[in-house]
Amino acid sequence: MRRTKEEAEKTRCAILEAAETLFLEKGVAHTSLEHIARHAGVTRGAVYWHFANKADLFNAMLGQVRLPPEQLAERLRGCPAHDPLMTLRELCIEAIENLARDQQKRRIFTILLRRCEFTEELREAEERHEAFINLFIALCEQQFSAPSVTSRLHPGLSPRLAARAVHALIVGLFHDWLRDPNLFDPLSDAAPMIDACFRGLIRDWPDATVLTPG
Amino acid sequence: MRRTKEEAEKTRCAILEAAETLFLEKGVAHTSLEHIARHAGVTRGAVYWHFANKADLFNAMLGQVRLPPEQLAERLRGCPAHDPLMTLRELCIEAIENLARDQQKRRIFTILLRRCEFTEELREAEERHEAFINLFIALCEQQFSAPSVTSRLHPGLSPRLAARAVHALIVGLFHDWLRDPNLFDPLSDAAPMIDACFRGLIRDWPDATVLTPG
DNA sequence: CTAGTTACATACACGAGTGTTTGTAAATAG
DNA sequence: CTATTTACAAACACTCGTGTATGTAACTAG
Repeated sequence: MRRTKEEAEKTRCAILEAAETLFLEKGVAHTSLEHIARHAGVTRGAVYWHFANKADLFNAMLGQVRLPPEQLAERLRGCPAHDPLMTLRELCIEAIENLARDQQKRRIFTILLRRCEFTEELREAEERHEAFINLFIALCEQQFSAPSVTSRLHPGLSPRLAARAVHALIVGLFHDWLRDPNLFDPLSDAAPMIDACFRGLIRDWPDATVLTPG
Repeated sequence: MRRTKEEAEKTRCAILEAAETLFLEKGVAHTSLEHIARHAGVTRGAVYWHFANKADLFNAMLGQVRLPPEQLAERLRGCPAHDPLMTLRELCIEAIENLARDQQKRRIFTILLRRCEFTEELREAEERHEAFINLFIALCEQQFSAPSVTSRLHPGLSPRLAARAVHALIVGLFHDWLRDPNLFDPLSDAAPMIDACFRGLIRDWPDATVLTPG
């Protein structure tokens, strides 16, 4: 019954995929390794061979979509000639659009936001996820802190607050859309909503016709 | 050992409180009725006497903070002389501020957003919660749909989209702040952030000095 | 005063899930 | 060709949780 290395990799993927499906369907805590194994067409023996336990499997699943933090930082560094806020704007829009385009991202973020309990067992995953969020907020704040940008902030706002607002909007859009995909269409609505956000933060934010030519 | 009615009500509350504490600490799925009973100083017998099962207990817990939908609608109806958008603005700010002021709301919303899996078992609770959210969004959209308001929307925005954006921001702020209360201070930062949102949606949104006199 | 009811505690029966250990056939290294 | 891993399956031992059924003391209605 022993499989070749390729086949072993395939069962590993099958287990990951089964986990994704079942976590989404029944929640992380309510899915047993037995369920996952059966759904993947193997036994728990295989699961325990490839993963230490459920938390480890969960982490591996998240690892499939988490883009490395360095990549995020690099993206935001962007080409210096380009307006840093425009880079941030595009990143935000892209993030929302990607959620709609990439089915796996959609499933995994749904699990993260609505199908798992961040408790002791998943602490490691939570901490990594949190670290990523904090990095995003920090980078965001950094963009708003450029002298050329700070002066354009509406009165009553700090770079700190602006960064928090941008992130909150994105998280809210994720959360809402994953709950009910009919609420809006990411591909057509992301840009106007993000622009509205920036317009509320930045004084001379250019209007839609400039930003989305054609 | 039989208690009087008042005492029975006290144990009911003790159970609810224990559930709140333990759900928050260990997640809903990872908390057994045995845990809850012990923490409340009773046995599972008492829990099953007062509640049908865990889902029923969970619903009862949520019922403690959910303001009745009618109340929300009534609030938004507001006094007709008053600008409908200002009423909405105040409601949003209040919602965020309340989260900071009311410890129980804070705990229960943390459970809702980060410590429970919306699965079969909790479907009823989820549906009620969702219905409330949809009502809020609908009422929000209704405010933006008033002719006097629609004309003030920035180009590229519809009442529908504006409503979605407002709700997303609030959900995001809830989510972020419950994750890390140091991100911002609801009492001082809610207003500027909500105002920024409205400013991005509405053309002639008055600036901070008008809105927060003193 | 006594029946009935209330508000639980206790006990039971059962399944489900976990982690580990052991078995084993096939691949692979030498 | 043999020895050793590899990649699982199967079996075991254990705990935990649920739902229900039964016991029981105190309150309460008449």
